Amino acid sequence: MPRGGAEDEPRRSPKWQARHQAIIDTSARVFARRGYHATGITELCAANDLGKGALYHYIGSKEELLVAIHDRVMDEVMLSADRVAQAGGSPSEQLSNLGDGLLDVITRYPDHVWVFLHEFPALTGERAEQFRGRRRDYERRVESVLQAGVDSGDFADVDPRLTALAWLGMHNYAYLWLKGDGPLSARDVAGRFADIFILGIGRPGTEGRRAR
Amino acid sequence: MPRGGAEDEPRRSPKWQARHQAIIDTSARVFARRGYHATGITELCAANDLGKGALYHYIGSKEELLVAIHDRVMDEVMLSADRVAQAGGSPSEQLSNLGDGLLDVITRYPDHVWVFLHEFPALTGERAEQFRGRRRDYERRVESVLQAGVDSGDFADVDPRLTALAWLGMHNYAYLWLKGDGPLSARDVAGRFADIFILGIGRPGTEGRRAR
Amino acid sequence: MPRGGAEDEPRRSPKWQARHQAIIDTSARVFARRGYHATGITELCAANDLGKGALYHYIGSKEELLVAIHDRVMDEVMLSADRVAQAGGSPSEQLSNLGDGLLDVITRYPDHVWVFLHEFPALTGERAEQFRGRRRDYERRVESVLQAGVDSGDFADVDPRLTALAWLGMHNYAYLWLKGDGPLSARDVAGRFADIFILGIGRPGTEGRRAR
Amino acid sequence: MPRGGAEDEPRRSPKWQARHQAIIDTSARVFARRGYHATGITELCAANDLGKGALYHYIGSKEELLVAIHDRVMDEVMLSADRVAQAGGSPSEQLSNLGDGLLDVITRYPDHVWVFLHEFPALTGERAEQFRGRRRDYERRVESVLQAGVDSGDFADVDPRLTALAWLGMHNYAYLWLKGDGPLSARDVAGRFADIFILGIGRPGTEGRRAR
DNA sequence: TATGAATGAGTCTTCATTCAT
DNA sequence: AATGAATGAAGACTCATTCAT
Repeated sequence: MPRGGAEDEPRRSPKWQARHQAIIDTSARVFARRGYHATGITELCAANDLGKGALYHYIGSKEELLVAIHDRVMDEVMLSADRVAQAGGSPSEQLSNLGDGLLDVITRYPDHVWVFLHEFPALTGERAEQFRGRRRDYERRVESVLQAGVDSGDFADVDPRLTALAWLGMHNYAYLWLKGDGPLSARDVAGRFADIFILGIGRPGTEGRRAR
Repeated sequence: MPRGGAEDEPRRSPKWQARHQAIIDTSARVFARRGYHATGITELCAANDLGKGALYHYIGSKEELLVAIHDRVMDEVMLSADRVAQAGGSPSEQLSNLGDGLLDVITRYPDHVWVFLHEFPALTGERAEQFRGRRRDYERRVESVLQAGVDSGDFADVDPRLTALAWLGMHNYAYLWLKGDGPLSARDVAGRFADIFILGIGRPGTEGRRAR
Repeated sequence: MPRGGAEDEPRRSPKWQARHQAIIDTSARVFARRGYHATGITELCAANDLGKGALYHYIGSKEELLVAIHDRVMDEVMLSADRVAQAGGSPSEQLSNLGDGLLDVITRYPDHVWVFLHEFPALTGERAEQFRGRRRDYERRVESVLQAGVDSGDFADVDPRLTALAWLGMHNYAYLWLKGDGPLSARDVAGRFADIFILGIGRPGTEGRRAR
Repeated sequence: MPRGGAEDEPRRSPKWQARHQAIIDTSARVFARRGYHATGITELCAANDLGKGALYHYIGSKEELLVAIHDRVMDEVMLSADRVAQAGGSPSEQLSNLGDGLLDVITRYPDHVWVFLHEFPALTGERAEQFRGRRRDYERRVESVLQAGVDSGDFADVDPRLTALAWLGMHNYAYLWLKGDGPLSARDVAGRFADIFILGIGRPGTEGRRAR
């Protein structure tokens, strides 16, 4: 069960849900291009072809819209992490799969991810806390796989936290340049990254791990 | 010659210069904590203990202040890249030195870097262009080193651009978590990163490159 | 014939009438607690458990709802004044009875009266005029009784208008504190007020008027 | 020391203070005529001949303006009550003096008083509490005088609380009709009210108390 | 009867900036 | 150098009301 958001709101009609989703997606694109704070409600209205009142009928508030975009990303990212865990495999394979999943989300939701990675400081109060938590959860998944690899001897004796941060930076940073329309697919890029990273932290003398 | 900014402004007194610098540093901290758009001039005045008129006497405009912060970072980063180039050495050594320098700037100017990496979309017009250019310049330095390593056979036959992006992500991302007060110094972290990265892109069969 | 409102509207079904009345009463409570301007249509919908469209089906407009509340109060107040006039009796008795009736309305319709005395400036145009007129009518009833008392020698030679205003203030003000659930009933309070007032304006030397 | 407001705000220049006061007075008139909620900031700007920004430079917020108006009234009312207490005299004299003082404030600050008595529900949070408290303080002054009169035998054995409410209603209600420009001065009206009230609650058989 | 999506003028408030002092 | 009053466009958001369903 993905969903990170609260569920105590009134049930909405399917039509409302669909429009809501469309608004989230459209707005994510605007936020990604102009920035959250720099984007006015009026711009959002224009982009969504809706009056102010109607827009608010769907979004509740500008920040709730931001939250919805965050949710979209985190739901997808955690879902992909879950799938990796369920699939199992060696630490190398799992790390590689995590990268695959992460870059896949980045290509499928470039705008949402941009907003997620750039505008999280705009979240206030417990909302901010909530997302810091979910983000930390994901980071721990990466750490766990690294730790497992260290324990099993597949990886050298690296610091899992620091190494996870290196891995996360390498992959997350792709939101700035990875486009779905480039010559390389998310999967291609993830492969190259896995090559570098897994070789980089591999046990000395262990060759052949290039065959993931 | 560092300075990226325009030089056609009137010469200012040393006192003005000192105050100007202090305002840039103080404001960088505020921007880093609250965000550029979310920070009002009034907050800046309070942080700098100055009235609006006096503040404007120093900063010109809010965006010029942002530019000054950007300049501070890029000047330092390019300076460190220049030093690496002048020092010379093998591609591995140079790449390692670049990482050293980059993380060093991140620890010495955490607020400025935060602003630089987070608020660049707030720059408008040719200002934005200018910094995109300077940033690209730095990226090309990394690419060049990688290309040199590939050519020399020190590195495997990786795509320099893609690999540079991986390297940049790994290092730049540190602005989110690298603090000067942690157990690991910038130099320590850079060492671990270099270990991973250089081994990761090393030519198969080439061991011993752990001795940077 | 009570009804102060216009009579040219289409006849409505009894069910409509009942619902309409219920809405008026419920809304009066909300207006009394939150204020007319501070209460939004949405709040009214929630309080009445009705959608916007349905609510408008009954109320016509927010101001018409306010008018209906006003009508409710004025109808009752004028009705009680009529009964007093029909009952006849000495000026003292009539004044006492007017007070009885007025405080009775205030306890029976505390919310409506609150709205009536507090939100009359929200009425616009001829509506405002209309209610000012009806209110003035009631005030004249009080003045008439006082004048009669002066003429008959029951009361001292007071200024009827000024004295009426004193009497009205004393009684109307009770809407702020008189609750049906207190230890004193409206009738009790009215008795005490009548004691004070009738003695206060009584002809010097005339004792025994405590036996109303 | 009157002042009911908090004092922890930055000291302002005399010029600011003067303008601030003028704005309070002007705005009180507008609020009294149109109602607090019905008056927009734009109207306030027009009435004060100031732009929005400049207006906010003085008022802080619409509600703070309302608070300032309330303070003005309560400061004056409590001041007059203090003077009455200091002057001393018989309960009858003190009650009469309280009425004098109250109606005097009402005529000198008709707009402020209108707002005070009509718009207090617009105050929120602890502000509302604060004023309820100050108002209650004044009411207790009246009750005390009544109690003293009952104890001393000057007054009949009335319920002080209920009688105070009667007295307050009679006097407060004058904000609706008492104008400084009428034929009767505040002092005249207060005299008539005192005649009625003091006679009305006087000990049976005690004549001659008309000579206050 | 009833729903709730839509309107768009309106709400209060803050913005970066200027300028007389 | 510095102050802080003033500007007025723009900020996010709510309003009473309408209308297709």
